[in-house]
Amino acid sequence: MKKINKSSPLPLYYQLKENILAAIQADEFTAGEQLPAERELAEYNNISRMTVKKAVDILVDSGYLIRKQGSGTFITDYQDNYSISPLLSFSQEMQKKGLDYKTKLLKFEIIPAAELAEKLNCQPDDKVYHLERLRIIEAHPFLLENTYLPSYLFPELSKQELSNSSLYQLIQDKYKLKLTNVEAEVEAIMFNDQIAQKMDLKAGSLGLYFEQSSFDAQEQLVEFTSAYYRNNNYKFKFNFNLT
Amino acid sequence: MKKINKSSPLPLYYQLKENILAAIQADEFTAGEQLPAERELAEYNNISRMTVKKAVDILVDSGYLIRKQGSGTFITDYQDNYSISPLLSFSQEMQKKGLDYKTKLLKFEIIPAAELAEKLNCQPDDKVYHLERLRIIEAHPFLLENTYLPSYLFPELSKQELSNSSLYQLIQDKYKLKLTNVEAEVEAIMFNDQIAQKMDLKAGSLGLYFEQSSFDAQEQLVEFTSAYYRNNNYKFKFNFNLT
DNA sequence: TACAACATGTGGTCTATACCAATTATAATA
DNA sequence: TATTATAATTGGTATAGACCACATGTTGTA
Repeated sequence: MKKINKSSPLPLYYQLKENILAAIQADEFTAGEQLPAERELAEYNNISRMTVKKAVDILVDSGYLIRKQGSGTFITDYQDNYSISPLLSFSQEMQKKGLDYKTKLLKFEIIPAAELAEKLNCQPDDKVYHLERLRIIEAHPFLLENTYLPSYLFPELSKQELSNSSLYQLIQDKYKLKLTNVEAEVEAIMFNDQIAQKMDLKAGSLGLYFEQSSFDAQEQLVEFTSAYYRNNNYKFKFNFNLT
Repeated sequence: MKKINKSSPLPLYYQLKENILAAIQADEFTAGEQLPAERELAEYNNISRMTVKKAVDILVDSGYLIRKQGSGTFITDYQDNYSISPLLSFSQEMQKKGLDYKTKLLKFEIIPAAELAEKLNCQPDDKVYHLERLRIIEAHPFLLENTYLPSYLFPELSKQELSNSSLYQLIQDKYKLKLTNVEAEVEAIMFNDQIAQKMDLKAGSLGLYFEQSSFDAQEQLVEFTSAYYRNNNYKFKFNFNLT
């Protein structure tokens, strides 16, 4: 790895960040390999450990590195997100387009909201339903979604029901909830091993990460979904009205 | 704002981060307001400035705060982050959030629709305006967009006007067109050399590619825009109503 | 050999201080 | 009054050291 230049006008942490990045991209370090320890990098460049930390922080933040306390910092094979999620009415869309589709319910459980409490607008120990579903179009996995539903809004929700009808249908018909507003956020990511495998892709494949909250007329949060979209022929499309 | 508890097992920076966040959410600070100076927060909580900085870093990163060297750190309008696509009215969005922004008009020309004819719903030899604009937030390129406007809808459109007011403003005020519906499509891409350079990024950087068509009440296409989004703190967010 | 205790190496947090860079307020001056 | 110079304030970068928390390797003992 290149040494930093103390007489350069560029900040030291910035130079180090660039140098580490260059080293990774030049395959001087490969995926899974351990980065030299912070103290070592500090000594090597003759700078303080806090400055090294700042450089590493940036790369950890952007997904190039992963810190493991007590063990070391490692080069990733790109990006490291965890959960997953859905869309509004997948079934309806697919039927309208006349596409052959399938939904695989990978998980159905009741869990404490925990760190999702804020997003779900409830307490950390409140119970929520968690559904993990894989959406398949024309035999190709397209979308992996994790949906969270506050349990108090959905009494007697069963796995059986979900297998028979769409969640959207249930929300409307059984629970008489009328979704009126959706907030969403999207970003580009590279899939990690876990996600890629479920989507039948290679780790590092390009895709979209989506978070969505749906509200009813009383501004009450009805569902929160995070989803991974495959970047393929079936592009993510949406439209909305301006009022 | 609550003071941090030094005997708590929680890290000091974490407590401070939470306290600032709570204060923001309790409207103790409001959008646009200045956060107490780092040195002040340090003294108030009897901790070092570096620790304050770490807490503030996190909130800056997640978009709650903005730093302005020499001037201060300010609360952003986080609640309003969920709104319509910034593609629609970039200027309005930025003003609402109190962000410093700039638009650089890279190109202004009249060209035949050619291969865009289908998307613009016109003939290949019909004339269209083409604008290439770089959107800059807080001195960082954020979004590169190419907008196409059917020339028959925009008589006497001048470069001058575009430099002075927002396109959205012009569409509404000068041309009396009322946008009522937007169709959009998004996918994850890696920027090529050309795009990356304009966005001040390295080729291969991850981002979003966007295509958007806006229609008026008569279902008439008013503008078509394709855009490249940088994958950074200012996430692309939108919301829409279901009707 | 199996296990427990310890030592070592790693990142995590925190301090107190120093000086730089950009902005803004204030005072001095023309 | 208008302009310019200066001071004060704010965030930006950087240091050297300290101790904590976690993971793993080593060693001594049963």
